[in-house]
Order: sequence, then C-alpha cells, then structure tokens
Amino acid sequence: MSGQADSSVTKARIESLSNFNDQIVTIQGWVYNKRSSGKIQFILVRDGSGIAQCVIAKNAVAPEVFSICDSLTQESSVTVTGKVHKDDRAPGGYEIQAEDLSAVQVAKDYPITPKEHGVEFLMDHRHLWLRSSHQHAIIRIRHQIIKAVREFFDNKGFILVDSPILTPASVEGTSTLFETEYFDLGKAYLTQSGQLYAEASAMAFGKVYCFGPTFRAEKSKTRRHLTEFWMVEPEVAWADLNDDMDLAEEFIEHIVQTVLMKSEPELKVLERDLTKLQPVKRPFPRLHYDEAVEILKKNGVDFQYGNDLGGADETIISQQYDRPVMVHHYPAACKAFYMKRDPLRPELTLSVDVLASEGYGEIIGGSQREDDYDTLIKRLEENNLPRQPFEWYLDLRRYGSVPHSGFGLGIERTVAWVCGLEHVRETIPFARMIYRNTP
RNA sequence: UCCUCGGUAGCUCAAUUGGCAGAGCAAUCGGCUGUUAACCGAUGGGUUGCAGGUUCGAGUCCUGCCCGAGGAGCCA
Repeated sequence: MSGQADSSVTKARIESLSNFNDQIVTIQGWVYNKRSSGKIQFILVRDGSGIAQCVIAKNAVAPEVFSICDSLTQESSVTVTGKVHKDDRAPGGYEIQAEDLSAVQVAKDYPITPKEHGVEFLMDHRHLWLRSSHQHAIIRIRHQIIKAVREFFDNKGFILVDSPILTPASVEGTSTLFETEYFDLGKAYLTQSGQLYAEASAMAFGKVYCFGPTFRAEKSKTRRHLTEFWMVEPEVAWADLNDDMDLAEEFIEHIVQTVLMKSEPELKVLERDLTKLQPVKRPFPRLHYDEAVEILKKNGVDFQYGNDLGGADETIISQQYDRPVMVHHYPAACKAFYMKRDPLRPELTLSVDVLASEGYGEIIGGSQREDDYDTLIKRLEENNLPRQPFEWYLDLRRYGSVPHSGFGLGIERTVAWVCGLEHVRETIPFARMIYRNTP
C-alpha cells in the first residue's frame, strides 16, 4: 500500500544508516532540499541526527508516490522506506533507494531558503533557523560543553546544589536586576549570580557547583552580551586563589579537549580552525594585574593603572598567547565587595579573570572570598549595601568560617569561543537581548 | 544611555546629477534517470520602514519618529 509506511520495517536514525547497509529501513524526517530530473528525484531528508539523500526513481515506486515526491517542498515532513545503499555520490556516503514515501504534512512557503539571509530575518525566525545545519552544529556543541561541565565536577566529588533564581536582593546593587512582584513580600529579583548561595552550599558540602540561568538588566548591546545567559559556578571550601586558578585551568582544558574529541563533525561544519583549540592545555599563563598593565603599555595603550581591563585591552593580552590566560589580583576598586584582599597589598583583590584566546575575552571571573566577619561588614558599609539582607551571608562567617574560593563560567561565551562565532546570540537556542525577547 | 551605520519584491541586494523601481534566489508552470546551494525555459510578485515637507517630478533632498546592526560603558 503506497503512501503508508509499513510498521513492520525497522526504523532507523540517519546517523546510524551505515549499520543498515542493504537493509530496508524507514526514516522519519523533514525535507532539507530537493533536486529533480524528471524521472528521478533526489530528496535530502534530515531527522535531527543527520541528513540522508533519498533517491526516488520513477520506475521503482508507485506512480502516486512519485507524484507525492513531486509536490514536496522544503521542510515538509515525510516518512521514507527503502533500501540503504552505500554510494560515494551521496552526501554522507549512504543513500536510501526509496520504495515508499508518505508526506505527513506539506509545508507551504518555508521562509528560510538555502541562500543568504540577514541577522534580523534569521533571529525573527529563530524557531525555524534552529533546523539549519550550522545552528544544529552549534547547539550540539553547546550540549557537549554542558555535558563536559557536569562530568568534570561530578567526577571530582562536587555536589550540584543549585541557587535560587528568584532572590530578595541583589548581589551587587539593584540597578541591573529584573524586578517582579512577589505576593505580599514586596519585590523579588531574578538572580544575577548564584554565588552567595553557592558559598552557603560549600560550607555545607565542601565542594559544590550551581548551574542555571542568570539575568542582567544591563543595557549592553554588544556581541558578548545576553540579558539571560547560563552560568556554572563552582565554590570550594578550604581553597585559596591558587587552588581556584588550578581548578579553572583544568576545567577549561577538560571542556575544550572533550569537544575536540567528541564534536569533530560539528566543528567541521563550522569550519573551526582546530589548531586554535588544540593548544588549550595546562598550564595556562598567569599574569599579575601589574604584568598585564605592563603588556598594555608595551603595546602602546594609554592605560590608567587601577582601571578595569576593557574589551580592547583583553584582546591585546589574550593575543599574546596560544591558550587562555589568567589575569589575577585586580584592583579592589573595580571588583565586588565579597572578594578577599591581598594581605600584602590591600588595594588588590585575590581575584582572577580567565580570558579566552583569539580575543574572545572574559569567560571566567572568580576570586577567593572574604571570610572574616568584621572585614566583610566593613566592605558592606564601604559599598553602601544594607546589612539586613546579608545577615544570612554573614552567618557563614559567624559559624565556622574558612578560606574559600570559586568562579563563574559563562556558557554562551564559552560556546562562542569554542565554535569560533562572531556573536553569542547563536549559542543559545532562544536569545534574550536588550532589543529582542521573541520568538 | 551615548556614538556610527542601515531599512527597496518572501530573501539577498542594485537603481548614475532628483527623471519609466530592476536582478539573482525563492514561489508557480513546463523540460530533463545520478543530482550535490543541480541545470534549462516561461510566469506572477512593490504602500521603497512610518508621518510630514521641498519640487513639474522624490527610493534619491530636508525634518521628526519607528525598527535593526556594530561599538562604548558594565559584565559572564
């Protein structure tokens, strides 16, 4: 019976077609592209795992099946049954010599054609753009990176302890927070960092990480910013700044080397230069802030000592090396209140930023945390922060305070770097930016 | 928030000094039994972002607004 897939036939995913050579299988997917020559048609079908060329010869199928194929359009959903055949002319090396095909739904005027499109158009059709092979590769690498992140911490005895997303107050002031009404309790805010809660969790479990979405209401409009992004934040009790840097470089090495090992086809689709990723191995260069400033001055930058590094400054520094570089001991003036000061030079913090190579900029920000009760109170006052919302945080210093450190890694910036992309908007399925919250 | 650039067919773009708004792709129809972003022929397709203004005449010049892109600041 034509037009209906035979339910007794083996269903196959396209990625595993090579296991079914010379066997009859059924694949279910969407028309990616079609080429027709009158009495023979080549239909490229994608099913999420790959793309397979289906060959429909007029003398090999029922006339009504051939006519259905004639009417197929891009992204129509189809079920195809046929023999898997090894053929070098087929993309991927295997094709399906169709015996039967049914159209589940014929798409009308699919907007994204296999031609060039502008950013605005593609972002407006993000829900469809995700079907294209380039976007497919990026999201699959994102998946692999997130897997590598969890694997790394899980294998090192870290416990996943997630921080809340709705919070009563800010970590660093309320100007950059999304605000919402919270029943009778007044305002609540979307978290801009899970860190303070991760510190509490670390005092309970020793080594923890939290991993979730983070929100910044900053009106940033650059290729490195989203208003909603994902961040993984490890926090470790009994760890100082050096321990923190050791952890960060081993972590990034693991992420990059895992992607190199497991995502080769996707990196190929993206035409990523692998020689830029292969050197990402320990040890990473470690630059004291003072040394970073020296490098900038040698490169002719008119840099004011004590300032934070700007995007252009980070690019200059990262281009000195073939792997990420760790800049530590930033001035306190440009860092958060909870960072511990260098006892020998109290104007500097025990902090570290990891700058990705090739000018991709900051992907990690971390520090040793202030663990002394009295000092922390002083920091709150210096920053004009109210004490009451931080009482629970101060408790961590009242009851068994220990040296502890941690950092946050931005997933989207990491994906952009690993994939070699121009902009972070393609590294998350549905980007939220200052001028876009749809689709 | 500030600076710079842009908005013309479904998409990507062109249109000389202010003088008939066009091409490629997509769509539709026809042809082709090994195509690789297939190819060949034909057809349809426009409130030139919006609102005013100047002019015999505005896609083009002027004013205001809307939308988008890149960057700065801030950050992951």
